[in-house]
Amino acid sequence: MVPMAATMRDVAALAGVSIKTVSRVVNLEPHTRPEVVRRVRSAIAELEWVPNGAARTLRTGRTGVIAVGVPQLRRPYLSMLTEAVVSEVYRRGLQAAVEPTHHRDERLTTLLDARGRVFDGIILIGAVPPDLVATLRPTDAVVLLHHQSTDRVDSVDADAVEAASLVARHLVVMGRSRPALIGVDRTTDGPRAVAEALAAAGIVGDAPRVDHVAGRAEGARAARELLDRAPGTDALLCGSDELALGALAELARSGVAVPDQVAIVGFDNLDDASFSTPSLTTVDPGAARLARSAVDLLVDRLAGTGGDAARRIISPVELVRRESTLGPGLR
Amino acid sequence: MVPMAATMRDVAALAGVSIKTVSRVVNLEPHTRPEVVRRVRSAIAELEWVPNGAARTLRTGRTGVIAVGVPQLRRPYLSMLTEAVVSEVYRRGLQAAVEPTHHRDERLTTLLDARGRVFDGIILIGAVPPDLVATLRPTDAVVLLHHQSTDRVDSVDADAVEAASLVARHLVVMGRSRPALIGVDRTTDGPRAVAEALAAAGIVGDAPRVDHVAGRAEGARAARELLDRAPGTDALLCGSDELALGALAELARSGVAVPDQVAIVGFDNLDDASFSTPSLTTVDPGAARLARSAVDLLVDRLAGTGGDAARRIISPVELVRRESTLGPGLR
DNA sequence: ATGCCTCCTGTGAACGTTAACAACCCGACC
DNA sequence: GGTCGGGTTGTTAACGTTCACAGGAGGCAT
Repeated sequence: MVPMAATMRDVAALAGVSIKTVSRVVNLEPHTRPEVVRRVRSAIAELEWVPNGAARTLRTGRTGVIAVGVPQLRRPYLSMLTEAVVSEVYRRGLQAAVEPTHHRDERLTTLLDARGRVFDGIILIGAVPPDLVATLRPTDAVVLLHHQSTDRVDSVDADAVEAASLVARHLVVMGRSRPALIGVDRTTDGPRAVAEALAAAGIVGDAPRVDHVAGRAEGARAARELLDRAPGTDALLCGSDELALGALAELARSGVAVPDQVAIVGFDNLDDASFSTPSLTTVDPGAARLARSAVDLLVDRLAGTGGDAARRIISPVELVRRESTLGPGLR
Repeated sequence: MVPMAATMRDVAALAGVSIKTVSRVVNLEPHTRPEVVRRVRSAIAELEWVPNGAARTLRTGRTGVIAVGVPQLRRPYLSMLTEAVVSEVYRRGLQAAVEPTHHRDERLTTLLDARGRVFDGIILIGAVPPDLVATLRPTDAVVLLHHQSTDRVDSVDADAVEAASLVARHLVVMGRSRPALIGVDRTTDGPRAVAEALAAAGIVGDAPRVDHVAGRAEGARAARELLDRAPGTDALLCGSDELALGALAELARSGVAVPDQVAIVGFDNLDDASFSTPSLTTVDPGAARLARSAVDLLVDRLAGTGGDAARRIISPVELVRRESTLGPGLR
């Protein structure tokens, strides 16, 4: 069984100092002689003492836990991002508690309410209802990851404008001119950014599109619908790799050649994207970097060094060129 | 900002009772008049009082948190299973803390040491080094999920024997007789179970196999190696859908027809498995059920009603028949 | 009336840590 | 030599809850 846990008092007794001195050593406060520090340290080691988190929390009001709210873990991109966030949190000596919200607002509300009691701060991944965001203040220890710009609270997102531009220019280079869009509304300004980027790249007219979808099945459905509606389509721009992979499967099923007839671009750079046939051209949002930025912002808030205004970090993206967008006849 | 939190004392004052009575009401202890209970309840509601977890933990030694150790979140099956476990934990009014261990034993050790301080119990997903398991006792609040049978501590796993039997019989029905194995050593008795099942189904001789792999890239590599080594192979049995999907991609790339030339069977029933071309025949281990069993066992332990011996739950599996194993010429 | 038992309620002391403050030591300065 | 002052240490009281125990009210039998 777990051995009877040692307490600070035991450590103090063994080191021949007062309990407060132990506390000072543990919390790296100044005003302690090196020799005393050494003695306390070895007493701690000998007794295998570990600070009691509950007592510390009770006294300080801090839990050292950061909650990570994520809509679903089983979406590959979300699990990848969540893992990155959790690692980043641990790297800073804090604990992480992952809470899948399943898109239920009440779960989010509960989560936000629990702030300050169960954990110190929250990182929320994905869209959050505006009325919930409206209840937040810039100084709150809350960071929205992959959320549209807001002045209510700190947020981090990938550079959608740059992503759209990279993709649009790549399409033109690869000789495509009649794209269709699937679920590029991951952020509210996604569709606009894509439209502008396409226009800037010289592709005219409104691209047909299907909004609000997620997952492979929906990607497949959307691909079929778009090809029916706009038979001349020569490229599918998808808001996620999952959609793109679903579309890819559907096209293969219905005998449409990719990329010869239709090119496909995804977003997320999932591990899977390099293992489809053909492999998938996609935008890498840089999950590790996004995670780091989000935790950075939150840690600032916890330290009180975040300033009075909501901050926003736009994280750079990268285009990963693969087989699904090779030019027609260039194979 | 978060309003100044109310304490039990405030509730007691408002309800005109002692602080202890409030405690009794909250913890559903007997010996309180219904009228008093009602008064306390409404006082709690009015002040929006929430019990302070830290204080409660300090006093009771219980945290209400269950840690979930998982090698990696970005493996699709693991994220699916983890999500199932977390949901199950929340359903019981407990909190979950997900810790990705990245296969580092030290992380596991830390996790096990933190038991009883940071959280009440642990569910460890996947293999755990035997020397760590050896330090455990049956009454410890630890449950191993997807771990080989052990008498040291409670464990839960899918029925590997049944899975192997289902797959072997299915192969025979589909007219295959020369299978090769990729990474079927997910449990140590996996290979043996598969060999026996194949023999029982009338498939003779040792099947060539590649062990210890994970992920699509390795699946692809293993497939190539096996087809080189054993050209007559007409079926690939894979220890995971990821391996199977990697193998599938590799075969498509090298022009081997699936299932006409080679059938492929996976394990896990990932969402992805139904979206590959051809769609993947696989074994569904029943993640939700596995999760429920694991949490059941752990909750028993926490309540002290788990008995003195390690318990083991073997969870039933199901074969999901899809395109990747259609009989040759049956298309 | 007294005793005792049952049901309910309150009192005080923990749990292990940190914060505020007091106290001490020792050299330096007037 | 006394006082100041900086650096170092200890004392005491919290933080908010639960547990052990004591006690009061009422009913019933003696």
